Amino acid sequence: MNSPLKIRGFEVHKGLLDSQAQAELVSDLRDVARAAPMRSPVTRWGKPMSVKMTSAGRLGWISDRRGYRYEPRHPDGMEWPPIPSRILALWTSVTGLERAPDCCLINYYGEGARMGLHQDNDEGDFDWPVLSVSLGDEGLFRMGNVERGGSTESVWLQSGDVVVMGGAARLAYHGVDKIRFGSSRLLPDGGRINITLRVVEA
DNA sequence: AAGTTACC
DNA sequence: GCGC
Repeated sequence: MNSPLKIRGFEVHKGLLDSQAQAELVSDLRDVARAAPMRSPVTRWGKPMSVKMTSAGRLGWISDRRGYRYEPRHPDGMEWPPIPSRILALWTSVTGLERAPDCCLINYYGEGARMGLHQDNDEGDFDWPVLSVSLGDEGLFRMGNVERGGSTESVWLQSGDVVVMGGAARLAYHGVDKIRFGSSRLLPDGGRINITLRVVEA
């Protein structure tokens, strides 16, 4: 009866975005990726992650041999593109917050890509919720606890689903175990996109 | 380890 | 196939 998915502050809004809204977001994200190319960052141990990522907003999340952090520039040196207005509007409508997110992290999962269980803890203030949008292929999302270990629970996220992690769920471990490559027709070449919106600075 | 692999 |  202590299921992680029941953690206060964890919300899954199934099917929040219709197919037109999804297609519009994909178009916006293509513009971002054209200005700030997707990369597979390496971890502190030099291993590239299977996910490709880029960011929009004042700050982008990066990883390299120095660790994880937010930076105002893409590794290639350009500033991150602004967060597309439709994405900001989604943040506002779902969270109801006046404060805008600083970072829109865009993760692309190709065939076989995964994301290990982790906490979002590189931000300066954990009181703000994290909002996550799934686009394209279905992904098996796993939710753990605020401490490592313990029970976990999984849910298949589909294109158009929106997840909010706030309150007790804000620092809970979470990850993506696998995607069903080719399960959606939203992206012509397959794969899953996840958008993560975060307030980074206190 | 925001990692990978192995094993049930 | 999936949880760990």
